[in-house]
Amino acid sequence: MKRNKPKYMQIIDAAVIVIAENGFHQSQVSKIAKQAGVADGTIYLYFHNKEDILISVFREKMGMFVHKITEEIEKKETASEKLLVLIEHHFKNLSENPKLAIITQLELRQSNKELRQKINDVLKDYLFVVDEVIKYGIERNEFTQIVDVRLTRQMIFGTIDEIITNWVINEQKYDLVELAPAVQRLLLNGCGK
Amino acid sequence: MKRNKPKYMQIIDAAVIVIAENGFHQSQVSKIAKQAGVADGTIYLYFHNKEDILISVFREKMGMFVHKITEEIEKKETASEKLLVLIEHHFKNLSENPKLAIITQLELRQSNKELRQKINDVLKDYLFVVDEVIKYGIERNEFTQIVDVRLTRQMIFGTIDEIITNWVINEQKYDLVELAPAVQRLLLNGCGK
Amino acid sequence: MKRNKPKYMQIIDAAVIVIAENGFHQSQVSKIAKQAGVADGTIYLYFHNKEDILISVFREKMGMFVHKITEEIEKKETASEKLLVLIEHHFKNLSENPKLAIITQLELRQSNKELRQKINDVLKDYLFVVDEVIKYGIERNEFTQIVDVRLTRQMIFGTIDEIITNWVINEQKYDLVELAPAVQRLLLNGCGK
Amino acid sequence: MKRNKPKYMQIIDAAVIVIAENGFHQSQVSKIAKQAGVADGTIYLYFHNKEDILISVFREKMGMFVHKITEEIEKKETASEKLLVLIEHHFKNLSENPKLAIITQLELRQSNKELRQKINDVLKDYLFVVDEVIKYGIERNEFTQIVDVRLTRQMIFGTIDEIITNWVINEQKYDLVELAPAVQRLLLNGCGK
DNA sequence: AATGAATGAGCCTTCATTCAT
DNA sequence: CATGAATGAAGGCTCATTCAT
Repeated sequence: MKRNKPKYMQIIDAAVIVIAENGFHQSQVSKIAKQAGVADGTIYLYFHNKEDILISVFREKMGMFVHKITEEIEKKETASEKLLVLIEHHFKNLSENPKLAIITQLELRQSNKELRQKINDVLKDYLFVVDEVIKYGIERNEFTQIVDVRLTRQMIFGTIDEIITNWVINEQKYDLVELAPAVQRLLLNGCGK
Repeated sequence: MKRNKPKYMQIIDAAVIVIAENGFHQSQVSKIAKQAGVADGTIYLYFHNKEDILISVFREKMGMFVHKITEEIEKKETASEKLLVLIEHHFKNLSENPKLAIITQLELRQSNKELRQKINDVLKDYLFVVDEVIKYGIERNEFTQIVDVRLTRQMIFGTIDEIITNWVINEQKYDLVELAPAVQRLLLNGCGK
Repeated sequence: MKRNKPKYMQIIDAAVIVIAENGFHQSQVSKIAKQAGVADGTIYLYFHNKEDILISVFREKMGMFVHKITEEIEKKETASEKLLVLIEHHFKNLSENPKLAIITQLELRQSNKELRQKINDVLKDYLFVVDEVIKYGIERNEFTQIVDVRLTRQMIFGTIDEIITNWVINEQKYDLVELAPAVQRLLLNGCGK
Repeated sequence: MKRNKPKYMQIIDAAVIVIAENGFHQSQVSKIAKQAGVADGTIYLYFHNKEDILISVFREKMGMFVHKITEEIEKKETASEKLLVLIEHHFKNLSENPKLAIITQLELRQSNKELRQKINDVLKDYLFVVDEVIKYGIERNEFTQIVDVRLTRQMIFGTIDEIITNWVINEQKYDLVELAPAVQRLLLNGCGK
């Protein structure tokens, strides 16, 4: 496993394209190899097995994503602003990479228990960032003291995730990023008066 | 296709058990047939194909679910109460049927585009109920006028869905139903002050 | 097995229609039963198995055919005339029953060794008639003494059979019966000078 | 599809043996693979599907056959001699390959419309050779001017085909090749005086 | 005599992975 | 490092036949 050689990312990028275009179950290893311009066997010099390609795709892309978002959030003072930045970046990141969006919202979910477990491990970094924003908001007394952090995180992530999934299913027909402020308002104040 | 004969429900119930225990891709038709106590071929007297079993499981169970929830919601006067009933029933229904929960939250998502399209068609009835509650709340001036119905529905459904999925992944270690009031509060008032 | 009850012929006739329309391998017992207006199980009160339907179709239709042709041939004086009548009737019979032609020329050949053996048994009656004509021609010194009866019969039957098969494959686009005199001439005099 | 690698012919030859011995419908792909000494999956590196094996067997063998016969025919001066060579070679070719004869005369006919269409396409090359001989005979005034080429070809091919089929059915009990001159005589002069 | 729901054996094909070159 | 030909396990579905009613 040599994960820093150029062919590694070459295969990752090929996988993103192939999976987004063909769907998870129609993305044979040979198809990814062809797209990457390598032989089938070469895949196995860089990945343990097919599942490993998938989880690696997610890990690489999500790693970059979490890194960028952490940077941006640190620049903001208030928890509300941090929340807005989080939503905006999540929306923006996937808006700019519709193929990646198809994979994270649709294709990656077509996996079995074990694979999904590994995906969740990767996701933890992101959920940790969400948790930090919530705790920060509570500390600063911007957020209500009575909320449960886990429940709040599930609301925030669940809402963002559902909105993006709907956007993907509707074939990205509308602008996702401009929804961010409304989503922030909903999450902060709810739908009640 | 004879969908009212006893064997139809017999197979549906067998499928719930087998799929929850083995996962969709490890649920061979022969396994479901065996669990149902019928011959492999009999499955095909009641279902078009393997996929049809899965979608039928969802349709039957979701149909009952939407029916019950609609009844309960009508009894309540305020939109807030209706929302609470919705959350409670959703949680209660899947709490009482953990195997069904595994299927709706995990296995059913491991499906291809076409199947997911069919699942969404079934889900529409439920989302319609959510939309009605939101519109009712806006009309009665219980909910803020500035919310977007679709976005609000996505928050409500996304939040509930994410909470249940986490509960399933954590192997149903905690009581889901008792979380309902806190979830209602979060959805109505958000996490802000 | 009650082969003189009305349902027997009802099923035979249904089989002719279904096989001609759907082809041998797409003619399920249930399809034939439906066409005949009886239950699947009823078929087995009149036939031993599916193969038995096929061979019975051929036996019934060929029996009638041989009977008629024998009658007609007896009316003629010379072997040449008998040969012409034979060709004409063979052509006429299948021209008037294109569905039957499809079955005898195409579908019936898609059978395994055992079935084909049984078909050949039925065919023997017809080939016997051909042999009789040839022997009669030799006796009367109309036909050359040097021909081998079996070889001659194979030429006569092979030629007629090939011509009809081509006609069926070409979707019966031309008049078969009017070819009879030319075929008779060919068989009697060959293509040489 | 790599049709010039050794494994291609290895599988073709295995198919001839297996199909001749077991019949087409009892020739499972796994049986052919075993006979060829390759894995089941290897078959599909060289053939599209099971049907493709059958048609390829016919194409390869018939191709060789037509090539050889065309060469031999060209050496002969008269149409009569060409006809004799044609019959002799047809008989000889299948006499020397009784397994191939079983396939061409029996198993290959157990196919559906589409497959038979493909077989006819291959057969066309052969029928073209027959047509050429007939036309040559007419041109040279060896054959009577009044014959119809198509009808004559149907007589020649139908007769040869029927004779071989009978020989196969009778389990190759007699010498086929020595019948050739008598068949030629019959085709040239008919059975009449 | 007639029904038709139920049976269950049987097989083509795909594709992740290996390994000799 | 890279190749790609070869492997072989695994399962959804059909349909002729049966038999309880």
